[in-house]
Amino acid sequence: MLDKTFNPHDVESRIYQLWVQSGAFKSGRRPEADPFCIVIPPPNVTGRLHIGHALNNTLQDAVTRFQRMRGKDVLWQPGMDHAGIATQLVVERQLAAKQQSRVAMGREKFLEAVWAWKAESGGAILDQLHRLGASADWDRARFTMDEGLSRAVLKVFVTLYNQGLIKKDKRLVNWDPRLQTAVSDLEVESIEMKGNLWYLKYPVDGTDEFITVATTRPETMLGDTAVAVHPENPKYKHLIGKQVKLPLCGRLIPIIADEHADPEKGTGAVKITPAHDFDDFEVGKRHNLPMINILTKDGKLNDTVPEKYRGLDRFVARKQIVADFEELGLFEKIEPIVHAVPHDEKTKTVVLEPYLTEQWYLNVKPLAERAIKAVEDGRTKFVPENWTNVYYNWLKNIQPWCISRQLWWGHQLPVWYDDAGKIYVAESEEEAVKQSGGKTLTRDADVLDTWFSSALWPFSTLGWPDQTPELKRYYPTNVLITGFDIIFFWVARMMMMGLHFMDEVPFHTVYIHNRVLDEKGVKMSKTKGNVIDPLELIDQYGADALRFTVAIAAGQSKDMRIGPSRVEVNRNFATKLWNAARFCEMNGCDTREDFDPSKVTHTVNKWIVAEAAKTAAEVTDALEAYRFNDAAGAVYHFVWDVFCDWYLEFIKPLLNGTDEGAKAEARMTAAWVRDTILKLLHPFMPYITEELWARTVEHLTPRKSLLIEAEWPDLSAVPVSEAARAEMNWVIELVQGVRSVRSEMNVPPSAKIALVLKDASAETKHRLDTHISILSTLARLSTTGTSDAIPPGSAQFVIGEAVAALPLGNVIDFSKERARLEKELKKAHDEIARFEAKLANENFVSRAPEEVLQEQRDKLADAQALAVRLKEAVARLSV
RNA sequence: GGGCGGUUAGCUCAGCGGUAGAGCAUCUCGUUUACACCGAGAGGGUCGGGAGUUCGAAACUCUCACCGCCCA
Repeated sequence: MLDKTFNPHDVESRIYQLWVQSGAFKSGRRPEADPFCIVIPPPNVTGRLHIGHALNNTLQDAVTRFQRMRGKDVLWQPGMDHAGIATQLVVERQLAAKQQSRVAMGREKFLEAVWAWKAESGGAILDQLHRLGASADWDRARFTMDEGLSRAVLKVFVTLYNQGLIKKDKRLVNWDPRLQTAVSDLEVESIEMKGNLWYLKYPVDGTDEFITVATTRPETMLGDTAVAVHPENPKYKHLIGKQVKLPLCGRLIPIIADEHADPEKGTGAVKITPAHDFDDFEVGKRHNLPMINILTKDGKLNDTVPEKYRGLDRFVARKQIVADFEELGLFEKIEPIVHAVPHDEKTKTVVLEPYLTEQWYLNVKPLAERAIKAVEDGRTKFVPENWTNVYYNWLKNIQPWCISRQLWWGHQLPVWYDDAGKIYVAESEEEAVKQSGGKTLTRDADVLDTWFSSALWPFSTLGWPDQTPELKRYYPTNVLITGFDIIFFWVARMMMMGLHFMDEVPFHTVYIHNRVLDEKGVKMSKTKGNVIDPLELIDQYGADALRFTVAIAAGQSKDMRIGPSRVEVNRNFATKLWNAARFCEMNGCDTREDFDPSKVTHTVNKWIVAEAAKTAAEVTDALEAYRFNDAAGAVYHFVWDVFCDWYLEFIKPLLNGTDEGAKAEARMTAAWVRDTILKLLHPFMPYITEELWARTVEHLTPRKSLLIEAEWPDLSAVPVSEAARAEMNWVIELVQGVRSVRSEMNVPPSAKIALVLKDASAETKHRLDTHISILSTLARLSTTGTSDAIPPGSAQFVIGEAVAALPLGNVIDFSKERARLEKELKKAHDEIARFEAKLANENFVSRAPEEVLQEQRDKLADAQALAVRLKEAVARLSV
């Protein structure tokens, strides 16, 4: 016997174990079936499950379970990436607590420490995904630093190098002075900050004129190598070709003409610091300007600047420079402004510097072109489609990808140098040495960007560069499910690498889900303190409730709001389902293997079977199209509003009645519908459905399989009886009509009242007879009958061609009843007026399609008939 | 500055050419043995403003306003 409520705590870990032990998560067990593959967007090894992961993995799991139940050979490929920067930071912090440091212990020892950390506390997120119910093929879990994936990285690097796509180059990068590494453009977070625009006067050499430039970073003036003005700027045109004597340095730098200097902006003159500004770098290249790097790797001024400033931190130097300009009388003014300052995305506390270094670059332009084409051709589709524009925009404006990082944790570049600095690129040191003719080589100390290895994920996890059976079977994968913030990081790069190395797109569909905000619509962040821990929500409401909440919120809009109150609603839904199953159990509704939904004879059963078939089709279509909200919504509606609110109520009188045949069919049908619900709901609420799947047959022969491997309902063969639907809709309408009148007339629920139908057709009379017990119970009627006359003192309402009368005797409040009927009548008249106006419009009649026209005519007729009956009802009241 | 998205019931969102929908919240009633994590009933919207296309617009087009995100 089921308890009154479902207790997720007691069930979740036990059921998860059951699934694992059953092998249901494993791929490759159905060699004859079509494969279906989905690779996890690899979470970060240092990561903890946040609500975004909960959403992302719920959707992946729903798809996985759906396809598995449909009989596909499903591989949900899990794993993690090694998160170069994040991991190195974590381990360094841990070392610092023990008074140790990375630099002191050296690279080899440090890497040992990282692996030790990983073994002990890395990858907690995968365990957390288990709690969510994720049914990935865990035995195949991969890590980007694994031997196999590392081999893939080496091969890709060497291949791209040999193809001339990877080159070492000296350019500006975004530099993190604290970590002392380059970071990708995508890892820069611009933060709006209060700052200043300092106006500095530069004396023009050989004149007594000054040219004023404005800057937010005065210290960079020490690296200025020109001042630019617009070639057509009348204010400065005469100065072009002259020189400026750079204050504090005394260096003579040219005044050049360049369109980069917008006459409308600032003073119209721009100081050019090619080694410390991305725009200036381009200007510098155009004009062949010297590039003076004034910073050390840790953000202090270096030896190229006047002695006074050497060794000063960049921010200290800024103040000093401004003070010195003031003292020289070359300071014009200061203007407070708000501007975007580049920060590191991890801690958001370090200001990044454009910094001139030698790095390794991947020329992604040719790869990007193929990636664009693949989407244009429809070989890969974005869902929703509008994200294709974001993808195109980024790829069309793509810059060479800086792939080297000055870190220790990661894939070390397969690059060696001889004493003369000659470069050897090979998959192994032996090979490099061989290439060099046996020289002693030194390996490049840098590692690759973490995303370089993640970009290979869809094929490296399947065994590439080896031609494994898995690679053959599951590549290209079916779908990648991820958030929009990751379109550049993963989607675009996986597309490029997949096309380049596999010659095929990595996935046919990219489903981009929305972003999770808190209940107030605010982005969650640790600093704001509004982060919701999904594990706490699971503890409180169960994994199923959380999963259902995110699934039903996964709509078309860009955001979804999640909070405890929303999860609670879906916990209630789980309880509702539980109790419906409990009701079935209490009433002997047992699953019958030989039950055929097409063969039911009673109208209620024909009706619910058809409704179930309709729902199954809706859920299936929605899941195929990745419309998770529609799929979840369809089951929700069916379970609560159709099965519980009506069907179970309909069969109560049958179950308590004496017609053994009707009773038996109702029991079997109810059990079948319940089982169908469990299947349809399983992708969203796997735990409660699996538990009920087992518990509902405890006294019978056990199920043939766990629900996770049960067959997805295909009810396309179940007949949809329109007659049954019309009949049951009539019953529902009548019950609702009676209830409404009872409520408005304040008839106490305990009082049973009589019902009389006037002008009932033969069909209606038949329906009344057929469903007399249902109607009596649900509408709380004492007697029912038909008559040519409305009994005196009756409340009335119109149902179809008939008028229903409820003789209430002296209970009835005539003025109230008249008001009620007149309100209905006014509504009918309004409708008639609207339809008549429409049909009187000649344009409408001549141009609207015939079926629309007919529809409007029918509606008018209905409204007119309704009005007639209501009018009569009002008239009777006056008698 | 460029791009994208949003503005529909008190709140959160569906609907995206044929008479406005759901959940939550609100109000009234309810201990009829599945469920008060519940049931029954009710109220509540000139679909951001304006213009246009159309027989017909919440939906399509343009425009304005406000909000959000991404990229400079």
